[in-house]
Amino acid sequence: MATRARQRLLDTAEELFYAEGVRAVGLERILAESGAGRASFYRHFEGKNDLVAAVLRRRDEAWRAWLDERVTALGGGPLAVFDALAERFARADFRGCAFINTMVESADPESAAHKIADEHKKRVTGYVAGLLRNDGAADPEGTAARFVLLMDGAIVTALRERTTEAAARAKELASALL
Amino acid sequence: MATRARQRLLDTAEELFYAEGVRAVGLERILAESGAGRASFYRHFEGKNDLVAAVLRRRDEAWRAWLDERVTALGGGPLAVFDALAERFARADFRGCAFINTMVESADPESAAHKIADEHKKRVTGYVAGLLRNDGAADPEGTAARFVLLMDGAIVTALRERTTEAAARAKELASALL
DNA sequence: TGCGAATGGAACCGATCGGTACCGTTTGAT
DNA sequence: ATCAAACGGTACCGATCGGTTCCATTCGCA
Repeated sequence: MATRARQRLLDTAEELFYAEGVRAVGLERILAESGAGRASFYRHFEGKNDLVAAVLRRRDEAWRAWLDERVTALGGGPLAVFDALAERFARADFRGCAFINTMVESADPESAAHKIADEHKKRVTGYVAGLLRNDGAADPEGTAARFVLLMDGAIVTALRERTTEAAARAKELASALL
Repeated sequence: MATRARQRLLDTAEELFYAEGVRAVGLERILAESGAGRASFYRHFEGKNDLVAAVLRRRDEAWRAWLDERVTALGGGPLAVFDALAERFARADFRGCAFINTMVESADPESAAHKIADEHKKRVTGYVAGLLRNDGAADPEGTAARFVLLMDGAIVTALRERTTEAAARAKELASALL
């Protein structure tokens, strides 16, 4: 059995936090929907904040692995990140970027959640810089920062419009940089 | 006296909601910091949701009036919107876009708050389209949509980096569209 | 000055928040 | 079959949530 409750708690929390927001989802909900007992939760996590941090850390890894997998499958060029985003936008459960959402919700920049979200964006920027470097682009770091600005703009726009169009608009803007 | 309590409630709520998030701020806080009594609040508003909607409606008007004022002062061209944003990013109390934040926080697209936020972005897009039309740009509507994507990307990036740089990056990307 | 409208303060409500302690049961390796 | 670790369920706790009601006071206008 090891720690099956921990997995279920993480899975349920990630789904609910992303769908409705961290603050909107109480422990009660997470316990009920995961089927875990209250004591089990506190055996695996120090508290809600710790659960939030664990969910975000896991999602950071999974999201970047997913991005790398899709970018590779879509040709491996830097512009493929926008095609990958378009796939994400098309999903019925798309609710923006969990890390942008976290920075909006947990206003305090010193909170653990905020810092993890910040780290995530830096890692994604580094990944995009690598794609640009492989592509022989000039100033990979500076261009990566612009790519991420376009990615975040596309994500926010897609959240609002509930369409994949924003990905194409951002891709077109990005292609002018190459 | 008329309705001084209403004004104070709106002012206090706007400040606290923007700084810490709607969900993070309870009525208790708003009443204490505005100096209004509980009964006064319910005489002016149906409930918290109604207060949130009133705050957002007022902010929509004020924000677009501010944008128009700054854009005019900064030359009146479409690219001036990014210079205006840079001013906003420099403010110590900058905490992103209240309407993006609202759409992140109030996940339900059918909620009044969500709809007001959606309306706000459409109005801003219309305003930018007008600037582009005055500038003789081709496809003002399509270009305005790209401008707003860049504006939102810059806002989210500025929230993360706590710098005005993102405005310059977005302006540079936008200028390629003209 | 007087009068009615608008006000601030407080007591209270049920519900839910995050968190703690204890219970009996299930589970998987030995 | 045994046994300890991990488990789900329940009863609590104080604090706070949004919301309702009542009352004494303050205020602006006639």
